[in-house]
Amino acid sequence: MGDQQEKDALFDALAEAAKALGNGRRAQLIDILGQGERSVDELAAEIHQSMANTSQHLQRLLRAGLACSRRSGTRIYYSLASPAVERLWRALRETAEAHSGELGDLVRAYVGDRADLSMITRDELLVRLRQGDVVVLDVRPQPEYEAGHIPGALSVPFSDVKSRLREVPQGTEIVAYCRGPYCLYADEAVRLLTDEGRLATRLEEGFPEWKATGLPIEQSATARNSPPRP
Amino acid sequence: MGDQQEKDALFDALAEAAKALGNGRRAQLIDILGQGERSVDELAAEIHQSMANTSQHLQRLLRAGLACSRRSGTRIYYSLASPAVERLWRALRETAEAHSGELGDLVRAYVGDRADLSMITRDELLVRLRQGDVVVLDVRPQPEYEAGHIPGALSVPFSDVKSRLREVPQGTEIVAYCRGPYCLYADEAVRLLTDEGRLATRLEEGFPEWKATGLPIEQSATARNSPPRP
DNA sequence: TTCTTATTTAAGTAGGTACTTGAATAAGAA
DNA sequence: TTCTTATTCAAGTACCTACTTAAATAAGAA
Repeated sequence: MGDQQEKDALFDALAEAAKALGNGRRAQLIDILGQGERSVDELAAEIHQSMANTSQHLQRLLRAGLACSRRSGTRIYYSLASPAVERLWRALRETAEAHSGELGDLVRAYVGDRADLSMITRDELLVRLRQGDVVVLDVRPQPEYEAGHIPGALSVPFSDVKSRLREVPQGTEIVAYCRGPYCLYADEAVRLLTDEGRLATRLEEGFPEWKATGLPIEQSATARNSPPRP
Repeated sequence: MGDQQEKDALFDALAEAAKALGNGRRAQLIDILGQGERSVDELAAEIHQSMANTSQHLQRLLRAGLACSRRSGTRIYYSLASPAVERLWRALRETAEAHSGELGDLVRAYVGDRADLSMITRDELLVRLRQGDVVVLDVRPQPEYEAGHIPGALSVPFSDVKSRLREVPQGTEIVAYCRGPYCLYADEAVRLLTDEGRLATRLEEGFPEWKATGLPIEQSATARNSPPRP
């Protein structure tokens, strides 16, 4: 007890969790799982990797205690092990952002110029919701909407926005949201809607931040008969 | 803009910060730097590694934006780059702790049985401080005390507790604190003081948690003429 | 200037990581 | 039972990481 070997083992174990996050593909998986549980093939498609590789990454997350899985028939659904993992992921992003330069350039390269986009904060959205003068649009892929969304939001995945324009109420301002600040779905949706003459704005952050604040969430009845975890 | 390659680069960059934490020795360095800035040789001694290896680890932390350094004469002092890094480190510990089992066993192996130790929470300490009926003892190494400590605390490094017993006021309860929950200095101090017939208790957490809560801190005038960073 | 001390750099090695491909399970459908 | 589909496992390869030792800087002291 109290010797160097045990101390090293303790810190090695802590580092193990960090290592699990220390790979771009696994970081992406954690980011996606922050939206709710997904099957291996969905995840493989999202991160553009082979099933075998994705499976191996997921098992690494499992071993590190960052994710957990459940079987449902022939599919296996992965999800984050606990809200602590989401906090860890958010802390990592904030730390990297504070390291000004590097990451900022990469974000700018990926998201492009957002100067043309109208943005709204969570607090502003809450005010507008109370006033009841906005329509909220969830433009993430369907399974993520089903796993949990902002109460009253309509699900129109970003790829369907153009074809399903008529389903979006007219004459009311639209607020689109997606996975988070690094996600482009809402950007695309807002640009498309604006081009069509609608008044559209994107929520600055995404669903996980909404959930993390403890705000109420809504789940689809069809959400793969997975009860919301305690 | 918005293509897969850029997205991968973005997540790779985020993962880079996690990778920097993804090594037991570097995790230990972050933990120590959470107490305040230290020179390379002090850090090398703390983690029981060669100067060369420690230097390389520190430079990795530098590159990842987790640490920063300043030169003072012939020495180079490293410190955490921002409070966000401390939050990241805390989030990592909490995540690993939630992954019950694994880490718990390692903590138990390292810290041993604390059933015999009297413990006090930060809130309880604040009450006692207001009442003015406790003496607070900082049992961390001297440089850490100098870099910042709980206001009014006396510095008696754990290795000196036995020899400097007479300096510790008698007849008043003693609360010892150190680096944090994984640190044994306060445990040792409390056991020693109790054996000597003193009434001693350890603070559950350590100095970084005190600081993170935004509670006031005190710095030694001799603190290596480094101004507290903004 | 030379000497000393603190730190970094360079080069080398053993072991680990991230992918690949192809085969093995495991659950359900026919 | 056999067939199909989702997932995991096993083995191989190119690259990366953590340490070592020995030499190179860089600042200050003599």
